[in-house]
Amino acid sequence: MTVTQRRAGRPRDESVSEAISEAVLGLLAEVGIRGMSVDAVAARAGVSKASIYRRWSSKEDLVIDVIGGLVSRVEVSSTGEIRADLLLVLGRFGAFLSELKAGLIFPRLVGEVHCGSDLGRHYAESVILPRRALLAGLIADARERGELRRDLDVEIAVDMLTGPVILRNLMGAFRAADPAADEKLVDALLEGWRA
Amino acid sequence: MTVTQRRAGRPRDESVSEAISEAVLGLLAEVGIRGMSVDAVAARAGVSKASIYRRWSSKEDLVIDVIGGLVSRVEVSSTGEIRADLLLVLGRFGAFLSELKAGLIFPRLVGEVHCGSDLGRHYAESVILPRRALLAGLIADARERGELRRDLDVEIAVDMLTGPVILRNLMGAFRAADPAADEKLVDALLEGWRA
DNA sequence: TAGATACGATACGGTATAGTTTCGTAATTA
DNA sequence: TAATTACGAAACTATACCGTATCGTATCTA
Repeated sequence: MTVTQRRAGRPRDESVSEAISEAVLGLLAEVGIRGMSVDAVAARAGVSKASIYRRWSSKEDLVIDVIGGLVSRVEVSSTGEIRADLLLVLGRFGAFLSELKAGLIFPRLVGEVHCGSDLGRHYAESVILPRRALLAGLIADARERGELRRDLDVEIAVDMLTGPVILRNLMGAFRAADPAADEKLVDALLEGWRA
Repeated sequence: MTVTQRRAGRPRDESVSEAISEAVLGLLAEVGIRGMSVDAVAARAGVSKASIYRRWSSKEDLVIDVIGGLVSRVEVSSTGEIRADLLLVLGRFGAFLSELKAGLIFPRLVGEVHCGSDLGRHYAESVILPRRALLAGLIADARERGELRRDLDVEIAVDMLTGPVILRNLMGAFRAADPAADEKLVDALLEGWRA
């Protein structure tokens, strides 16, 4: 028995779907959601609009679906030492942000997240919150191990760690880059967090 | 001699200008820059489009000018004790953000700041940077007084303080509110900053 | 009073966009 | 082969928007 029930007719070209997704990510980064037209997506993907609307019912559907695909496999491997763990996570987070697409798309979505639109809600739930949970787990584990103070508020700690990094990313164009910023941040925070 | 050289003809109605600015702020908060049409501004202000274009040459001019008006008089009075100072500043900052318009407009502008558009640059330079400078001065003073460690990096400290607050504001809809968050944050930070 | 400017209302030109449809062709199944 | 579906290209509809212009009226200076 066949696993996939093949419909009659010419099958979908998977490379077309990928080209569309790639084009959406690129345009989201460059001009934002409101600045992105479906015609532009089609042109950039080298694809006809018909092929887009054959796969997604609307521009909103398209964007939500593609954004959801940003949930990359976030693996967190703990070294058992919180300073190294945090530096690793911050390094990866920074790389994620400076990676062309994510780092430019994220700030474009902030407004949507804030106002709680469908797109913003979806992005928050499928991209932001899972990453926060991983970081929170890392900190909670270190607290269990006795590395950090027992009365440390994990949620606040996650804010203290990610807030400055995001802020630095947002203000990037208006600030001098400090290559040791991550280290300074982690050390300054741990100064107060240690048991 | 007359101080103001009065032109011939009917004078501008100041209440019209104010109604336009108010409408822009409201719409920026509700639908963002790209979602705001000049027709909507006119309708909301109860004003004709001609009256708008008589005052501003384009939609971009209008928005930049109105945003510039957000620079409210930021007064910082130091109590001479850094914890109280920081709590006061954070309290005011939080009030500024939760104030209907500023708190909703700010996140809408983040994308513009990030990509360095004219509007974003203007907002960063005339609204964000002055506020940062005041906070930095407060921290630097406390360091001079010997309240904080001499090796404290003021720029990073400002990030550590404002980053989490901004993040909390952005994610507002997806987080439980913690009324003691400001205090927890300041205390946790001072733990590491004290001399 | 005469001239100048502001006002609201409205229409207009030009452009851009979302989403649909048509058409000729290519790829697949029965 | 015949039916079915996907593909690119392009035309099409309907709507929205920016910015300008026109018109009749109101308010000011000289």
